Amino acid sequence: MARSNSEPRTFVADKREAILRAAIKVFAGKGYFNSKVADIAKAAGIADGTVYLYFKSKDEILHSFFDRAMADFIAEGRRQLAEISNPVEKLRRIAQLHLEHLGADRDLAIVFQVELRGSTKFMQEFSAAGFAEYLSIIQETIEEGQEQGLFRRDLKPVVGAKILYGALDEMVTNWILSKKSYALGPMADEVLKVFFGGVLEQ
Amino acid sequence: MARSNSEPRTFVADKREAILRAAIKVFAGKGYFNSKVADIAKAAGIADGTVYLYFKSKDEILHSFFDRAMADFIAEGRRQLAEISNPVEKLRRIAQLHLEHLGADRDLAIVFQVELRGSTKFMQEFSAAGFAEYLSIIQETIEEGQEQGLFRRDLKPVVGAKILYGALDEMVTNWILSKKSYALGPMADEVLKVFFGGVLEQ
Amino acid sequence: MARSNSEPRTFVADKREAILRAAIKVFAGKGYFNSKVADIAKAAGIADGTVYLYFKSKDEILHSFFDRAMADFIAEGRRQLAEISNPVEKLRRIAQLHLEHLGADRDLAIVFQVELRGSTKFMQEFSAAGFAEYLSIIQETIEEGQEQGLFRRDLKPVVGAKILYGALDEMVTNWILSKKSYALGPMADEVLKVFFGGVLEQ
Amino acid sequence: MARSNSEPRTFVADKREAILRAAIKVFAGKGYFNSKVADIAKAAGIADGTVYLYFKSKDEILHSFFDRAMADFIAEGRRQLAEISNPVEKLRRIAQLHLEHLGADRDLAIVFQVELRGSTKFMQEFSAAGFAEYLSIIQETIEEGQEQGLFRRDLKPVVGAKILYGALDEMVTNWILSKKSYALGPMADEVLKVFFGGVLEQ
DNA sequence: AATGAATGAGCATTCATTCAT
DNA sequence: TATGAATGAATGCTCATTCAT
Repeated sequence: MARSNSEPRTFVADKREAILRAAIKVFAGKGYFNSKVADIAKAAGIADGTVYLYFKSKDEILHSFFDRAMADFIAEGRRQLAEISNPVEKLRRIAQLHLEHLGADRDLAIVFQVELRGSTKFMQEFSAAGFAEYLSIIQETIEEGQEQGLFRRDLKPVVGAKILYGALDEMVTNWILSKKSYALGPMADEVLKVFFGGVLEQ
Repeated sequence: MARSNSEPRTFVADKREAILRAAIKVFAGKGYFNSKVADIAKAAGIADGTVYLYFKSKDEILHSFFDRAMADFIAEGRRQLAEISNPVEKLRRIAQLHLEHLGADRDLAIVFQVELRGSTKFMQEFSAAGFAEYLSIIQETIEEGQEQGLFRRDLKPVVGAKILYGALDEMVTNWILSKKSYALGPMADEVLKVFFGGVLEQ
Repeated sequence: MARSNSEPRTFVADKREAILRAAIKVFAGKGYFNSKVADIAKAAGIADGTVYLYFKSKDEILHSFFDRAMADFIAEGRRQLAEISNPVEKLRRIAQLHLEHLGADRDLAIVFQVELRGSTKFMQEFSAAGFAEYLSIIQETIEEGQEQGLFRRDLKPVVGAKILYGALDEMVTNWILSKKSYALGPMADEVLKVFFGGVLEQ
Repeated sequence: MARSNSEPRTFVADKREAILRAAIKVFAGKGYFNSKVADIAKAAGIADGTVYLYFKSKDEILHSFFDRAMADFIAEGRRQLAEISNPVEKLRRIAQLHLEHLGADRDLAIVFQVELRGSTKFMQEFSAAGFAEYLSIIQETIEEGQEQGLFRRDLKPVVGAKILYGALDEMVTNWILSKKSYALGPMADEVLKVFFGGVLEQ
């Protein structure tokens, strides 16, 4: 009984969420600069002006989206990593999460891979914010592995982190651009096969 | 006789070149969408309207730039690879060329890493054009290595190519965004150390 | 009985009054066109929508304010003039009232001098309403003085009224714009010194 | 021959002028805030965007108009005053110029009397700029008259200047708002009759 | 070929007003 | 009465592109 009453309230509170979702869809479809605020409003089923009750500007929508998505992703990552002790398995988990997460939402992936890179300005803020933290997590896991004698020591953890991230990132970008439809998650093992063992025949 | 005919052509080519160079500088500085055609014209030292004598639209400037840059890069790559037979050394050469080339021209690197990704539309055309060819070259070199028993066979060459490309690409992106100034070229060996041998301790 | 009926009315009148007062403060501070209804509501301590329970539109607030302020002023003026018989003293009283009244409330003065002139449309309505009556009072007093042989007859009373009003009005405008803080009321005598005796040495 | 060639050029150079004239007409008709830039452009016979080739903003149009009109008026005033030595005649010239000038161009008068007062902000800049200079000229002439023993000395020249200016200003405002059509210039003598001799019967 | 003034479609944002609660 | 979230029309300004010279 109480629920049937609280639902509309919840729905209203989720208007911000609805705008965010609509914006991602629109941005993914036409690109940030080609998307009009009116497009977002229409996609969200609200009036143009209403967007500005929840966001200060079109720009802020993109930022808010990124901030939240990144924070969520990192929180979820940390949660899952806490249950794993082996650095090798940790990296595996990271790679899987990365690809499964983006592979599960094409629009989100497009915005992450494509739109968020549309400006150096954004990328620098982006870098300063959650992205740097993500790279740190990978880097620390590599350090851990080195300390445990699992990973070779003649490699700077920062560089290793960038390599792994770059490889995963490229998987996502290719997946987005690909005309063929395939599952992104399973690519994690392929990437790790190389990252862990290299391509050279022993 | 031939000269009197080729001179204007050369002259024309130079102005086109000047516009292209100016555009890259401007795009790198402010982003494609935030750059005005007037900015490019001013940077090139010509009138606004003159831009349209050499390019059909602002968009075409970006495309032309990419087409030429990519074609040049691939031509140079093929030239250098032709002199190498060992697939391992070929990949090394590719990695070095990739990083040295972009590391030598920050503006060019910024446009490649940042601006060319500002829209799915462009990335798809981008992908269709020279980029696919670049990936192919890497892929073929890996196949070659597999055939020669140098590279492990339980890895799809396409995937290997993406991994290597992704790792290099991330090196460039990080270099661009980094506040510190360092040489990009030497990172090639770091990337290959992992790509060839993996991070696991033997 | 009468009370239970008049109380809500009083309450209502108070809120209307509060909105009016808030509006004057806001209009005086930022100008009519730059003031938002939301500003007024906030200054009055009520919700935006509530404004529309008391006023039909933003425009009507300004009109209402003027109508009431002018009516009050004229009523007070007539009351005081009724006690005076000498036209010279009457004009003195008018000048004093004019300057003391506006000099006592800077916000009111600003709205009167500045905002009420922001549109020909308003000024014409303004003119049609209380302003014409105010000028009439001055004019009639001058006529009275002429009939009593106190004022020269080679002057049209209408013109005289405009001159006196214009002089007083300019005192107010200058006082508003002045960075220095001084009392406006005492300027009445200065104005009358000239109005009555002229500037020429006898 | 040369003329038929230079005329279009002159016409082009006068586009700024045309916009200014169109703007005054539009502002006078609907008020500054109610006038759209598109209205001005249409009235000037040009495209909307062209306005911005000559003026930085809608606001700048109003400012430019005032600056130029005031500067012109003051220059003309000084020129004419230079030929007069008697302070009494100087003031007469000022009053005549004031009323004749505004009386000759109703749109200009409306913008001066009505629109330029629509904001305290503008009036303060206005005051700081040409208006203060205009008042100064009147004030100095009164001082001159006092030194020559023509004007009574128990009157501050600043106050006298404001009174005269206020009276003239009110003549203009009334003329604008009047439904009857009459010449404004001749009112100068009426104003001066009072300003010089006062309204009291000797 | 080159110019740069002119164009006018396009768009983010504001804000007076409404209305469901 | 009161609220304040929602509306959506309105508009100043930008800028890619054109074109007369």
